[in-house]
Amino acid sequence: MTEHDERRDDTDAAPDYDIAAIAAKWQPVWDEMKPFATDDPADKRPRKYILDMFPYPSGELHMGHAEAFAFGDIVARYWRQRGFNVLHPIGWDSFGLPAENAAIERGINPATWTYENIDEQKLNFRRYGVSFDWSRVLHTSDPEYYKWNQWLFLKLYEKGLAYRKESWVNWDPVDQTVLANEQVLPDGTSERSGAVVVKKQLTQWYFKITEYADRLLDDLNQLEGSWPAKVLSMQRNWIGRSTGADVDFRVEGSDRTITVFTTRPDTLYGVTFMVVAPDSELAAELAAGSTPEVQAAFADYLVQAQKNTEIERQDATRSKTGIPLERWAINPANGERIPIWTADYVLADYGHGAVMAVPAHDQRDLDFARAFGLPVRVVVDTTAPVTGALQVITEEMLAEGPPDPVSTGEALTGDGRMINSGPINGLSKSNAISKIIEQLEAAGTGRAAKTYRLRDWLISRQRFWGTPIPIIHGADGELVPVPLDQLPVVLPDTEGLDLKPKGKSPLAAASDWMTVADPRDGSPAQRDADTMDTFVDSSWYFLRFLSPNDDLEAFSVSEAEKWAPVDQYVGGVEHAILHLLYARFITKVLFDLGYVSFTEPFSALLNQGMVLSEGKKMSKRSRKGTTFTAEVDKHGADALRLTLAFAGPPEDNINWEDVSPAASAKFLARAFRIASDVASAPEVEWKTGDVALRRLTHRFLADGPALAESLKFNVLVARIMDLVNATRKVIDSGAGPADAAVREAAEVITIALSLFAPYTAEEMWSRLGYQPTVALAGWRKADPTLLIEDSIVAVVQVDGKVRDRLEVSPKISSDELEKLARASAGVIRAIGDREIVNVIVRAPRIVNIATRAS
RNA sequence: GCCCCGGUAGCCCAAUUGGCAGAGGCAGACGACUUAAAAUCGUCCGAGUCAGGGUUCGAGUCCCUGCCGGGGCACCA
Repeated sequence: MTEHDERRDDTDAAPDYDIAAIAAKWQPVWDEMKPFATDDPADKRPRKYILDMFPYPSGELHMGHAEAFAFGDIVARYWRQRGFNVLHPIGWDSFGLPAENAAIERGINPATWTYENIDEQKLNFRRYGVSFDWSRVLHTSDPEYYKWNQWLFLKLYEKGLAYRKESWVNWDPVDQTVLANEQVLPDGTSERSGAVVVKKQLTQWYFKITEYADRLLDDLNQLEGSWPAKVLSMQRNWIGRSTGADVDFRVEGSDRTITVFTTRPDTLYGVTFMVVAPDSELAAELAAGSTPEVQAAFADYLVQAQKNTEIERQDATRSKTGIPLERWAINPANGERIPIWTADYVLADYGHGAVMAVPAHDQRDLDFARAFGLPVRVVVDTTAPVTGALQVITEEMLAEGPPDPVSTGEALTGDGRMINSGPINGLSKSNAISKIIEQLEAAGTGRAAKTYRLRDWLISRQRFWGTPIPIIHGADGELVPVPLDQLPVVLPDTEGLDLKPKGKSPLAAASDWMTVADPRDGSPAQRDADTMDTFVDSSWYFLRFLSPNDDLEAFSVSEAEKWAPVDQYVGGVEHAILHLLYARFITKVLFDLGYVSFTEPFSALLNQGMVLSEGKKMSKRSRKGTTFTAEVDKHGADALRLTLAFAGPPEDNINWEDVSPAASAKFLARAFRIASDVASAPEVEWKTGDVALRRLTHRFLADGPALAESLKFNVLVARIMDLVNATRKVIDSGAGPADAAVREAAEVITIALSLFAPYTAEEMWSRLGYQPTVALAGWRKADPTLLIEDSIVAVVQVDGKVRDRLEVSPKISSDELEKLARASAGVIRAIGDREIVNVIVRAPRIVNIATRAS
């Protein structure tokens, strides 16, 4: 005690709680024990796979990492306490441009920069106390990893899902590489460099993700409730399926037919002109067959249209432009001859690059028709009733009619009944749609069709630091897959290689590397100089973690059977489309190839919010913001983790100004002191036991799992605080530290705290007399007898207002409770001379007496 | 323009899913300890749930309208 008294003079808050010393003490113990290893085949525990999106090696961890990995670790540690064998691996998404740009700047190898950064992050993670299985680390830039990336590419190629085509592509003029559609922001800039993306016509490699569009869309339904609604909605929007019909229009004076996609085939009788995209082959062809004047005008218009940036083009308020092509199409429904125009409001790469214009019922077509004085014909009476049985259309109804779109400027897009439409007159919209499709199909001039916003995934990149595409270009122009036994195609040494972006892959300049024997006959051939989009790397990495050192296959099918899919995935919403869509696609491909037995890779998804400072994302560069290292130095990893977990619901943003790591450290010291106090009173008084504290402890044990499993970490922490406060009270002014209930509470607190503050909890566990590690102590089972209250307070309301409280048995009958309620003083006073009209009894909780003036 | 979230004490957040508005924290006040301060400990203070209407015995919770904030989509035929 003397030592203790001496320490009281110390300025430190809690004499024994020195988080730096505690962290230094336990980290080596855990390194030795490897409590989070998952490679024991004899382990019979049920399994969970908990994964955070693996980081890009950007050096020191930032607050966003701290938050996401805290959440993932809480979930992993929770399931371990529940007796599960938890796979919680870490790796690095280590190919990509920042390494390459840094290498160019400093004249070093991108690998040097990359692996130095990885080492730094590894140290950060260890310090942060994240419970990774360190034996499964992978880096996508290791040949041992990207070999299997190449294998995956070849599997897709074999299946016809990887192909080359020439097309207009997104070109990032800053990074000097092409980009996939998903990597271009809605404002037409690159999500990486921020540069305005331009269009270029190039031959590139694509993955045929569109072949999976329906499954990618429909399977989202399975994820309803387990994925954030926002992500589901973004993916649905991105895939953008619309259903309708393809209709073939014959071109007058030609064998050609123009097929258009429409969601409104019911309005086919209202088509008054047709519009083709200026940058489509079709437009060029139609113009070429027209007069010289039209040809000249078309050439001008095309140049003008292509000058418009994406931003200008998307401006819906921009007035319509276009020119007539002096060509004519024949409406297959009524044989009408309609003019063909070209206009840039029609997109070449959506549908068939041409639309049938129905100005009366489509706003864009109406705007165009009004601008150029084209005819407008109403074919749907949107004022006619559409519900109930089919009605005869009366004279009055026709006389009334819908408002004229030409004068109002408003297209009639609603439902209604068909008019001016020959055989489909009188039908409702949906009936007309099916009827017209039926007729078109019978006539062979149209068919039901679906179209998507989703485009195939462009995976070629003209940069160095990525996976080489395992294809050889034969002297005859044939594409020859690199034989499997020659994988990996390893990147060349950067020695003497200029990595500066110059519009084509730096690999093309590595002539020794580029020249290779054609696998067919040994004749000289060339490698493919491009590398793969790094999103290919991350589209399957969660499977590689299952057998990360396997040099015979990409991943073990039997291990995948045991562990996958991922039970809880954690990561930022910035990948709502990109990574998550690609990973879902590749998973479905692997399913079709028979490598996995599931079709969705991530059963549950948590998008953590951002950590903001002064309203802006906290970055290493922000002036006022603190850093990961500064916070861990100052308050310890535990306090930082606890702060982020306690700040609010995990999906909400955190304002750094609203939280206090100092307060978290204070709480941890307070919790720690309970363990110290209990340890200082080793003679447990088993006969006593504060029943109220035991009730609270077991209520906590009963409620905790649901809170953890619904990811309400903030509430779970609050409940631990509650239990700590109650225990403190019993120690100071109740039964004292030797009480059995206090010891029990201290142990439960320690185990619960281990999810959030592993270092502090380990030291507490040790003081309580246990061997490490508390991480495997196991969540205690709640004693059901302690969950039943002896008596509870029933509330008695009169007209919804609380008028009395009664202490009753939880097993009280409704009749008896009502009797007590009616007799209670508060009720009698409140009722006075009013008349009781109704009594609602919900035993044992509440009685509500409804009255009225008598 | 369309769609989706959210709005509860000065601040961050809870509320058994329709049953007493408060679990927890921050800030604040007071007290104990101290020569004093800090730290620590203890006690206390605090909204009737954005506004209006509806359903109900009973609404923070369900429905409608509006306001405010955040997000997604948008010339996609």
